[in-house]
Amino acid sequence: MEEVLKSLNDQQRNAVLHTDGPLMILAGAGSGKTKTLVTKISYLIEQKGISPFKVLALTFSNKAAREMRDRIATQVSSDAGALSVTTFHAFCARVLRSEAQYIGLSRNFTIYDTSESKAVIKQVLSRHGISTKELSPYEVLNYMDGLNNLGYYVGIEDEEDFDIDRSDPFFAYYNEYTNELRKSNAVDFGGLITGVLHLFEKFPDVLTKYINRFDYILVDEYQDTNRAQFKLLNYLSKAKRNICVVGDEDQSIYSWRGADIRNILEFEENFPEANVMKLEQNYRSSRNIIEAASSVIARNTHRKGKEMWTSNPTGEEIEVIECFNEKEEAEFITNTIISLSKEGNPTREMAVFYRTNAQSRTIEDQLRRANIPYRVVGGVKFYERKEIKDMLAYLRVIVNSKDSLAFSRIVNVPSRGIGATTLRKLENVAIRDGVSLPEIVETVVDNPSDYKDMKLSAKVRSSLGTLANMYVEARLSDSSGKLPSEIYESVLHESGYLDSLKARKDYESQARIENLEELSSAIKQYETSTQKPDLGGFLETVTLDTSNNEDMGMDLGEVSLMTIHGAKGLEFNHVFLCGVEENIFPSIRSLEEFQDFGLEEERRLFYVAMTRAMKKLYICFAQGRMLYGQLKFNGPSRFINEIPNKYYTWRKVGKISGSSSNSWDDMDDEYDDFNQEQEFDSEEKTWVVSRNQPESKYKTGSKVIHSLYGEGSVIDSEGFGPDEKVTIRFKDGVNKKFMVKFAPLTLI
DNA sequence: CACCGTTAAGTTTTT
DNA sequence: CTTAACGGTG
Repeated sequence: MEEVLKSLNDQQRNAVLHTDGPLMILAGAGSGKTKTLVTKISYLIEQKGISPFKVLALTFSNKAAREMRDRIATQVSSDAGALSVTTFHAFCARVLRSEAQYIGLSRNFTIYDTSESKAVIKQVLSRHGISTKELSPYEVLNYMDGLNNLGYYVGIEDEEDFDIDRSDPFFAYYNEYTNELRKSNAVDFGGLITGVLHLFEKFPDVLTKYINRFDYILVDEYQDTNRAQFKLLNYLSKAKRNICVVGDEDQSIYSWRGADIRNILEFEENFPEANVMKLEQNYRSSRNIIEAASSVIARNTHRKGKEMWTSNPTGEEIEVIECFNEKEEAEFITNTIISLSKEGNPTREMAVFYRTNAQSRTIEDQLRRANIPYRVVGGVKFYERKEIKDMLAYLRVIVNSKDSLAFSRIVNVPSRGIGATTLRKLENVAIRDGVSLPEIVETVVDNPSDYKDMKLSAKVRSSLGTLANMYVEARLSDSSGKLPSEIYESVLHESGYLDSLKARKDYESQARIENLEELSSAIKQYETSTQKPDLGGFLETVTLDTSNNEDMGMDLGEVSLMTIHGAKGLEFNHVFLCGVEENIFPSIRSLEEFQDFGLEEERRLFYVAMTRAMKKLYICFAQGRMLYGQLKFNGPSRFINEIPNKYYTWRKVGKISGSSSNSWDDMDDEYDDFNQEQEFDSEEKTWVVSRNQPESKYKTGSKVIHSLYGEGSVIDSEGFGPDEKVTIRFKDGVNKKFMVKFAPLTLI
């Protein structure tokens, strides 16, 4: 322990030694945030003699929780297994299972993921005669997420705090949806958190139990907490006040999912006696990269402010790579990877980042052609595959006899002659009797004479009987302690699911069978990691841990491809950031929808991308790029302009190489031709192109008239074309910032 | 009920 | 250009 403490810098050590009372650690990228948190927990246990049982550490991802657990285990001699190091969601699920009866759930409730939530919304909407064409369930889901993220739940005391329009049809859908989940004994992701809020608010004794349970609470990635999680932390920590949160407002890139920057900005208001510490020394990147990234992020206004520094060497300059099109961009990246690799740099330490998943394709094509092994992080998740969801639905009906959604998913998969009509009949009777689908089927099968009016054919009745028998029996086996993997195998066969796949001889079905085998080994793996395995336990790990086991594969020295969001928390020697063009990055939609706030989040994203690089950062953009089947000339991202010149060199590669003096602006002459719609001839193809104006129209000092604010002069301008933003000082001395494309401005 | 063709839309996704 | 999701038909 002594040694570990010595290996910390002063800031880190202070953070570790400050154990009692609220503490917020603002930790810059690569500043040893996890190390500090891990050491702090070790210190609490080893030096302060705190029982591991009394410590709760909350993270967002299972990956982060695992990493933290592993690292603590190597530092602590006593029982680190007694620690609660877990995700917010898993923690809440655990609490809800223990206390389910208080809020009208039973402990075997199902957790619905996003697609299941959507399916329920679809049902609700169709009951209102609304088709998905008229209203996308996604929109309703967003609305409901919004409420969840704020910590709203049905029956909350201070409802007026939420500014809810009770006449909003969305609010009605939300209520019906909630009702539907309740009937299914199901909880969605957001409901896990708000369910615990509900519990703590309405049942003070339960709250007291958990307050007593935990003496120390630590939170990782605090900048990503939403309002509901903030409230949860408040409940848990307000009595003992030993809460330590670690975060970096500059790396907050999930506000669109409810992460609320106020949680950082208001921490001190909430805990007036709070200490705030900063970890500002970066151990990861070269000085060039750190300083460049710092100057970019300094443009954001919604931040507490940190000054990152590093004692690392200056390192190589950042390179801005101007390519002809996206294909040449990919070629550049591929070629550079090859030559770096020849110089002895491991490809495992290289990564390509992009703003949107769709951009990976071009890169992949090129890498494949060059025989460079790569792996795409993210993408289609194992547990989202149809066959996996189908089998999981079977398991869910077994565990939770009220899960109507899971039932309707499997009732006719494989096809057993129970179509929409039968399902409709069952639903009606189920609603009438106030029970779930699986339950009504059990009843109908047991007492067919009571349900003559349903007019079910003998064949349908027998099909339903077989199905119900199967899950009722499996349920008994499960509670009598039969291994989940055995139950799974028998369901796989008895349901006829496996046979129906085997009957199809195509390649796809083959792959599906393999996936089902993989599911089987996942269950077995779960069994070895738990003392008392049961199906419910397995389902919980599945729903709450969607990580792809991708790190399990062997190390083939693959180059990593991922979105910038996926890159958070990672680091690579060589980073290629591609597609750094206006409208892509910053994304046009984030600007349109959220304006300044959106731009700042995009800038944080850019900052996250930059600070992943340890040795060298390549920032690539293409002059022209095929997007949605059209050739677009977006121009380099404004973020490139935000990097001070001294930190980078500009290089043109491929078709446009040769002229080595550089900057997009130098190209103006060549591109003036494109200012209007033009035919562009290339590779024997003719495209109709339109291009943004390459140059700022509002130069510093020019006088303008704003139809609302009157006369003023331009004091700053960033970006160009329709995305240009100008800061104008008006006659009354007020400065305002406008997006040129929206603002009613006239040059004088 | 399953398949296919048409249509519309097109970020990011720790749980 | 893709992809997903609906509606019509065999």
